Amino acid sequence: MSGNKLAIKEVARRLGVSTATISYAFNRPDQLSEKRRKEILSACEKMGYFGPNKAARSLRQGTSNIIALILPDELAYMVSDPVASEFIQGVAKALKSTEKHLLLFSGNNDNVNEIIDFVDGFICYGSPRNPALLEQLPNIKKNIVTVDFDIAGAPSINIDNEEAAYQSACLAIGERKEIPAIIGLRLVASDLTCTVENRPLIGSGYSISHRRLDGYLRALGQRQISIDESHIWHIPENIHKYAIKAAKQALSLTPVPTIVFCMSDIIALAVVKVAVQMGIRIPEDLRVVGFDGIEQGQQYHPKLTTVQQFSVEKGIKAAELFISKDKKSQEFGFKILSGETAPIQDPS
Amino acid sequence: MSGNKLAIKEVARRLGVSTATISYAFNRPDQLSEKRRKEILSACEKMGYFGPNKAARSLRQGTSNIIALILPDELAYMVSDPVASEFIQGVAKALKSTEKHLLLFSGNNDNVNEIIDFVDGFICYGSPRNPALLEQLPNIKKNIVTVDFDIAGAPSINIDNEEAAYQSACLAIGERKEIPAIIGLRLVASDLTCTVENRPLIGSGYSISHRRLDGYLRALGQRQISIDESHIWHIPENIHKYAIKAAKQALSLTPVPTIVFCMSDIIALAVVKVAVQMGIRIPEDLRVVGFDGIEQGQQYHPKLTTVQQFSVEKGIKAAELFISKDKKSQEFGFKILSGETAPIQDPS
DNA sequence: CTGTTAGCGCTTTCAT
DNA sequence: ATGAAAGCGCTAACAG
Repeated sequence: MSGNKLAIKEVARRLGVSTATISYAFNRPDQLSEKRRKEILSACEKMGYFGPNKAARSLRQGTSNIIALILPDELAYMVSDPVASEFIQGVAKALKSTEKHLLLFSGNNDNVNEIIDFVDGFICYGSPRNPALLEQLPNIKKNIVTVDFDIAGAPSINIDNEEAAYQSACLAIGERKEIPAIIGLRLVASDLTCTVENRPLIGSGYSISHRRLDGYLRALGQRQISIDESHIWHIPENIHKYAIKAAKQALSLTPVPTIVFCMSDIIALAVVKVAVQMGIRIPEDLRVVGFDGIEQGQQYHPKLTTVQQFSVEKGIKAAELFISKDKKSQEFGFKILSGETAPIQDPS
Repeated sequence: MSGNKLAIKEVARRLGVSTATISYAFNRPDQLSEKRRKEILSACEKMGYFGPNKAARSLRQGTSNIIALILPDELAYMVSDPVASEFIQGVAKALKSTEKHLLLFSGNNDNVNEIIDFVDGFICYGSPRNPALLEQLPNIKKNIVTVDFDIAGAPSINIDNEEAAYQSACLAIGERKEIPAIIGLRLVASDLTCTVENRPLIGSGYSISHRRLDGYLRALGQRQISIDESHIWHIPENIHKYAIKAAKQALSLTPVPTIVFCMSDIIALAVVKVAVQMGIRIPEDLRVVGFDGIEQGQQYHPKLTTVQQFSVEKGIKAAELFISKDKKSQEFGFKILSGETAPIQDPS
């Protein structure tokens, strides 16, 4: 079996040829007669040698066919997040027909030193949570592709989060004079659900959350609707529990908001749930706007008004960009889904 | 940055010491005075040397701190499967506090030759779909842990699928004289939804599906309820689409089955959905039994009667078993969930 | 078409 | 406590 003592040298000795011949038989068919190659290969198989040791080859050549996928946060959390998981699916799908393999890496790590020498490069999905890691990335001299954020010099795939948020907000507001609230994801540096009042916004530069915030604010501003920081929530992770908490707080405001902009569908679904519990009618009393277009949001009633992301396709494109020779960044499309939580028809 | 030209030799030269000293500074604190070590480490950082090349170390020592997780099927499909994804979460959770990293590998591959030299071993979750790969696993001379199937000589974590299926069936049948149907997962060699009539069962030895089938049949047999092969369905993948198709066929039988045993909750949910569409009342006219205990099955009405698997915990245990010194196989628990699709009370 | 050999970067034994 | 050097297994340049 690969993985035991048998090495190219010993194999060459037993077959009475040089190591180069063995190496060529496996890696350079053109350097050998077809017949000789067949002979050698089958002899190798018989003696249980299944090809050159990949670690040694990697040291020699500097390539491994392993690609690291850096996810923004803990793997356990990312794998269960519907959007991240769709992205992983896409990457896996694109890699299936290649000989490349996928190493999952958490953006919570301080650096990539542990794995950098094993991989051919990095697909970075979303800005990693750990600032130290984020700082290291631009200095890496390997193949890098980023998604939904940018690194100097690396090709990327992005959707225009500001525009997507803006359009979804415009659609949902229509001509109404709404009382707005916003529930965002990781807007400030806190592990708790809270409003952004009196707290500095983090990562304003790259963060998709801040781009989305900008989009909502543009739509509101255009309509002379003002919103106070006390009406903008932050949750630390995109999970139901935190979303419910923020939703309860937001819908307990006086006067009750008439529209809630949510930076994920997980959050939007929580708002819908809380509203139903509180007897608030949707969409009559309250409009809800999500982001992502996850399946669950379109499967049950009322269907969410949201921004569809095509994350599987994004994953595919990211992997293709990683592999491809010509590294052109590309803007990725999105689609506004007009659901039942904020219909186009103005009910007023 | 790690990953560029700077190697231990050059670093040693610049610092006027030997390579061993540098190596010791990073890996063997005991071999150096604390003071000297500090000096060297900080000098290294200053010149941009972040430690020994991991690929070279791996070649030398034969360890990499990378663990391969072999999933039974395509990654894209596995990541989206709720049960497999929970297992991955568990493994990731357990690995978080270690310095180990996770390489995802599809059980659809022919062999592990591409990666074996890069990893410290394998966690195999479920029997890999490719028989060639399954055959290779017992010959591998690295650390291996299996889950929900067995390999000669490797420690494993299993639940007793036969017993779990048996208990869930007993609970659901009660004392009734049911007309049963079974919808199974990968029972025969077909990529289509079909019954197992006149087709040889595959992988009867290891497959969890066949163990579950045995459990259902035991419960039926004890009650002198017979079931024909024409009432046992096979679906090729645990996804909604195939499940719906099988459910429609099963509920179109004459006479209509009064109980359907489903080898996953995804299937059970599909049966519930089809039954509702056809106006079949649950649990009055039809009992439905699932397997897995996924969240979605317990969130909506009616709650599934099913077997809860604790897949996250299983993932944690598998990773712990992989890391631990004493390799004892263990049986893993399950829990029968008495839902609303097959209440205990006999309604007859 | 095949053989010889340097060296990828590191760890570790042995000698000092 | 430190230095010298062998060798992990392979690839590729070069010579024949």
